[in-house]
Amino acid sequence: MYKAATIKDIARALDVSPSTVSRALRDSHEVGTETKQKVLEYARQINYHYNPAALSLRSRRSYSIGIMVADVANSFFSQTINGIESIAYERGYNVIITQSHDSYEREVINMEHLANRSVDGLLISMSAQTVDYAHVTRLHEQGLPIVFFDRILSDIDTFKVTTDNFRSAYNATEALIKKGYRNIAHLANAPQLSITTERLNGYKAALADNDIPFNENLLRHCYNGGRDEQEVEQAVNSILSAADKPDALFIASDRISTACIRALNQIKGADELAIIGFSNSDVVDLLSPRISYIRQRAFEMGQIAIEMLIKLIESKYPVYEFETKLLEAEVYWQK
Amino acid sequence: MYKAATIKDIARALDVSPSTVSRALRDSHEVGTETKQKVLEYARQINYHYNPAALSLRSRRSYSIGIMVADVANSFFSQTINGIESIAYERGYNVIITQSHDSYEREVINMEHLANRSVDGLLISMSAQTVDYAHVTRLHEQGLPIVFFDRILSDIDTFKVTTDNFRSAYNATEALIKKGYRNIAHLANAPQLSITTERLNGYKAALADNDIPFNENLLRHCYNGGRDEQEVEQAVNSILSAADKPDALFIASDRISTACIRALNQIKGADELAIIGFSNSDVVDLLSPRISYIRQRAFEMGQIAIEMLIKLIESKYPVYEFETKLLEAEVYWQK
DNA sequence: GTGAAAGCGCTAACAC
DNA sequence: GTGTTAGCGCTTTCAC
Repeated sequence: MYKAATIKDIARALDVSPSTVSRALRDSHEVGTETKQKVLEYARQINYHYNPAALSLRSRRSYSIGIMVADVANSFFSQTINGIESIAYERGYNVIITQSHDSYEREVINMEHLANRSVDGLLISMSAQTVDYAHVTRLHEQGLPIVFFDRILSDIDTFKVTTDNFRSAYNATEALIKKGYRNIAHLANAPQLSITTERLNGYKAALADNDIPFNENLLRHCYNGGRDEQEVEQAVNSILSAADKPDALFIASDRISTACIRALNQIKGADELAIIGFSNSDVVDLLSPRISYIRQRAFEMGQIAIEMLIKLIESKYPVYEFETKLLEAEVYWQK
Repeated sequence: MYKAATIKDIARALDVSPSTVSRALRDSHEVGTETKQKVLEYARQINYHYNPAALSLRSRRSYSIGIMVADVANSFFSQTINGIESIAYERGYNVIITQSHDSYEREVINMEHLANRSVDGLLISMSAQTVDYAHVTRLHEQGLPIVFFDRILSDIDTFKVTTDNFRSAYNATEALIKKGYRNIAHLANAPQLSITTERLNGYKAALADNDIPFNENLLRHCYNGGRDEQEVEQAVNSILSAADKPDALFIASDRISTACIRALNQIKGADELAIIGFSNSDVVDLLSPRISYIRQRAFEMGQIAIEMLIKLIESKYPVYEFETKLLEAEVYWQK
């Protein structure tokens, strides 16, 4: 098996001490220019790379960060991950991705796992099922740097970045109203998620500002975040067979959107229904029935999140000033 | 900042030596049962976890493996990753995912990166752009365990797992023929990919076995693997305006399928066209125009790949017997 | 400007 | 059955 070159190898070859080599490689000023050149040149030549395990052991840093998302298969999350990686690699961190699949147990186990793997920090989007935050709070209190993105936790004081969900929902709902729709139903996500409340509130506010009373019968929560297609199907069916049948539908997430569309394909006479939903899918424009969509700036969200995290990790002093950044989403009308 | 407990801490607290603690934790038989109990109990109590950096430094193993895919946003790959992780975590490995985005440069850089991060092994699905394998060969020759999945490299002798692309393409094509279609066009992937050739050969064989001459005019390669929508659009247009207009279309990949469908939405009179394509998307059944699809066993492929890799990594002796495993794919007819 | 030595957390000879 | 010691690759005092 191949054995990588070490600092000692370089030191021996160049007849200097390991410490000098180390200094030269770190570009320290307390090394002679000539020696530094020599070392750098030779290191390049033999394709030297530092040993991350040794570095970690000494520095008590792993140069890896953990990501916790519901699902990489979700377009929104995969775009966020792309954003995260684009910065992380550049800054010398690698990234360990774990998926909760929206299960509380998996979230706890995975976070435990990441902490034991001694990541330098955590980027978290909460699972839909989680109501008890003890596992997050514990790590946070132990001093592990954590940044929340997308599905954030208001109780924990740290950096956060998410979409301006209130405003996005407000805008989408109001646009539907301006187009003449009055009975606008809302398929909401699991109620414990931050994004659910924010989007629901935006929807309600737009109704109120346009003198449309909020109608409880036009609201359904999907407790499994659209994972359970039956649940969505039932919600769609019951909402469409209500006395005050909706003329428009506002859907709170990607997964629920597709499950809903699948359900609508089974239903006759839903053609006049105007549909708008959150979606970052790259095929949403090809779905039938047609659906207008709200697209979040996922890639950018990932970039901002990782930059916040690296700031936390590399800060020399404890940070007490935290920011919650909100990103605008864009609405795309179809049909 | 929180400081994790070490073996020394346990040793001091229990008034034994570090090596005894180490042995007890490893469940060695050369430790007294009583001592072992005591150590285990105390370790649990103070929530001891070994330090991965120290372990890596000593064992020259990182307990992490690298994955190289084109894109996590691709359903096929995200399902494969799920399969890989399901086994890897259980076996104490974590997983570093990198994406080539089908670019040769990114593939080289990422593999370099992974190797420097001293992963214990690599799981690779080749980028569509890659024609020069030197970077892979080099690592392979240095003794880094490598397993190929999906887009494999026949020149390198190691474990491989992929779909039985020949058979899948053959079956899909033959089924179209049995349904009465004769002018079956094929939108192929980048020609340097193993899967491209295998699928193309399956298509040709089915034609031949049914006495339909292969028609060069009905074949188009998408050199960018469907990433370049314009390229796909041009291919579709040119193929549909050919003298011998096709009555059916067989598409070689997920990405090309969706790009093709997007193109077809712009074209009048493509309604009678029967379409079948490789796809692991979970919304493929909702796309319009309707498309039949070939679904690969992605999750299982990931599981098999990681098991092969772990076998390689943990083998005490060099392995010379390699297997290439082929998985069946399933066809789903629509409309 | 450079070197020697110690130590990060862990394990494997080697003693006893 | 248990302890002592050395060393994995690296950096950082502390000397000189």
